[in-house]
Amino acid sequence: MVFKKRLDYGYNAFSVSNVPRAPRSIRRRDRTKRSVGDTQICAFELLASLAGKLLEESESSASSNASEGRNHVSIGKDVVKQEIQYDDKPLKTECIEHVSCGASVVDSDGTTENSDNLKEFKHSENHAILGGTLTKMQRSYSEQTNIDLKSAICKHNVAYESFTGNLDGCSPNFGQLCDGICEKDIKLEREAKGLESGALAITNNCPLKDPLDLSMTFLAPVNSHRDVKLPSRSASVPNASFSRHRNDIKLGSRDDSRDDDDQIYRFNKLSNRFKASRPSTRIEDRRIGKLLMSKYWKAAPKLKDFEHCTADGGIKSLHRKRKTCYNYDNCQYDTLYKRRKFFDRNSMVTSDEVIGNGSVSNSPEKVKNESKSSSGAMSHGACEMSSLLTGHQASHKSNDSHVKLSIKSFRIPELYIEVPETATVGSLKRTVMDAVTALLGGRIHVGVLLQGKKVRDDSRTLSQTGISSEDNLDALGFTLEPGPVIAPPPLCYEEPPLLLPCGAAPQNFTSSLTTPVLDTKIPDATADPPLLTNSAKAMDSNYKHTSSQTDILTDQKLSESTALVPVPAMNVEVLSVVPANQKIRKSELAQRRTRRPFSVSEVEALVRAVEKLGTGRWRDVKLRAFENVDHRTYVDLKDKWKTLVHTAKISPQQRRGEPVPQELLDRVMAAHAYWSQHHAKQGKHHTGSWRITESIDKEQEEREKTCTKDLDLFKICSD
DNA sequence: CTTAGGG
DNA sequence: CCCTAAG
Repeated sequence: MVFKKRLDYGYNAFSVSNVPRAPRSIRRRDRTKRSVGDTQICAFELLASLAGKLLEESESSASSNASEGRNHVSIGKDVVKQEIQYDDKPLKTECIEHVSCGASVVDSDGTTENSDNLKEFKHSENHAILGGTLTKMQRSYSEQTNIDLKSAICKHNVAYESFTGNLDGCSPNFGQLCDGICEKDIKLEREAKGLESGALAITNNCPLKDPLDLSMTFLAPVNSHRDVKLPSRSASVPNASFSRHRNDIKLGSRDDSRDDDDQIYRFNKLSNRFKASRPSTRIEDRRIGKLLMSKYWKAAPKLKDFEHCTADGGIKSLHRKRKTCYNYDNCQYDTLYKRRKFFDRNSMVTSDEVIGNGSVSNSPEKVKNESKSSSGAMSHGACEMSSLLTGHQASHKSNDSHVKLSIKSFRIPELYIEVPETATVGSLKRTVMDAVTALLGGRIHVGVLLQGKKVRDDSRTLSQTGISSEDNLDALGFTLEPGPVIAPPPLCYEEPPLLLPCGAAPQNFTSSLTTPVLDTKIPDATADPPLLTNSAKAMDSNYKHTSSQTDILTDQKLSESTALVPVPAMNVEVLSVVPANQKIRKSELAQRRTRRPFSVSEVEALVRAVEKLGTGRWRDVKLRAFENVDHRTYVDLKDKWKTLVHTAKISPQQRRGEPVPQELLDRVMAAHAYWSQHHAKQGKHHTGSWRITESIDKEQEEREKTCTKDLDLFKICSD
């Protein structure tokens, strides 16, 4: 719901002439949307970048050029360290935090306890799955991987912050800022990439002098491509708290697939989780959406939510109103919200871009390495991943055998998206991004699945776990798991299905999926409805949607493998377009209500009711005069009365719309004056003091008799 | 959920 | 009309 709304009102709204909208509302929407978008984007990007890295790395030897476009972010320990230093400062810290996780893991200095993280981890649901093949890799490779992962993480974070500006393009200032700041960094990265295909770009080089710098640095990488913003939320120290992050998101579960773009665009119903977490199922009610969102955020652990704040803060400085948030729940939410708005307004986030950057596109075939590290990087889970990696290394070092993992794609659990028909493609994209971001934005954990079972013991080595053996590689799967917050544990178990694809037919998966991904990297804008459908189906198969109000796709089901295959290069736009239509229509309703000017008869009914009941009992007014008119809420009536009073006060020349008989306006004024004085509105019917109306009442009655038909709609009480 | 108000 | 803070 939320998404829909937002989408609708995004800047797109402006373009949409059909739906009349109040500027204000539009603005609001924008805000909202944006907020969502930002987050989502981040998440999305995160995944994409992750995947991309993996691919790149794997390919690195093969093709360096291909990777150019991609963002490689390498985050060194340095980064982490700095982060620590700056912990005090929320804004700066955010980015760092994620990084830190990665770093800690990699470094193994490790103050961070992977075990803890891991434990939490298991609780988390699997929303996203990383499919990958596991292969033995050389040690050097593995090392690189780690680095990459880290870097990736950093990127994400960075991207997150900078992202908004860039994507939008709308907010030149912001973007410029970011760009300017990051340019150097970016260049470095690019160069690095160029040099080495798979090579890691080292951002570490960037000296971080102060927190601000850090943030900037991070941003830089992202900016170059404007890829994705990552919402950084992770806390510097991984905690159990993490587990609770953002499950609340409305996103339904979706799968994903490799292609960021393509898959992302699938629409699904609300995920089961969602329902579980939220009793209220009605999508119809926007409020629900709000609630969800709010809850979602609130639910998020308060530990280190600065990210949002941070992001904001970072941006904030740049932007006008942004407040700094230091706090958790409310702050987070608030900030996030605002921030989103901001983004929405200023920037159109093109999912494509994001996708392109993020998506793993490079070498489908080549890919082959460490998925873990990458996965770790992706999420907070990075820590986890790293831990695994570490263990693995230890076990294998002696043998010199490394496990090579390639994650071809990430499956994103069902996402529920609603967009009005009138929504623009851009808004759709944003919406998707938001959804994805929401999904991933929170603390993400990486789950390792072996033969469909989660490997929860992080302390075990790969060999001990059986991951090292080629036999098991097929059964190896990775999942990106959102924080357990809302999602109940059971959900986790649902994940397996998603995983299966990876594990079941890694090879096929890889080949089919990978390729598509590559292709898709940058969406052309060509739309392929079929694809969308497929994707949707795929998603469905993965998740059972308990609630599917608007989901059309729900019915469709495809085997994951199938889904994967069809996915070929799809353009985000395309996907978005198709699904959008279907859903949008349905969702359309969700948008702002269509304007329904009050007819004279309605006004009269209203006036009459108010005359009797006063102005403080709108509910009664509604019941009395509009009980059967569902589109008129008591709030509407109240608002209408407000406007009537205003209208009555202004000159006829200034009035617009269907003219209201002066007689009615007079009554409005009389009633208004009367009830204003009789503060004791409570209602009873007028007594002697209510003289003004007496005559009117009679008239009214007469009218009622004559106009009953007209007023049929309204339940007009004759009492 | 209703009210009351601001947007 | 929307959105929100307050009962």
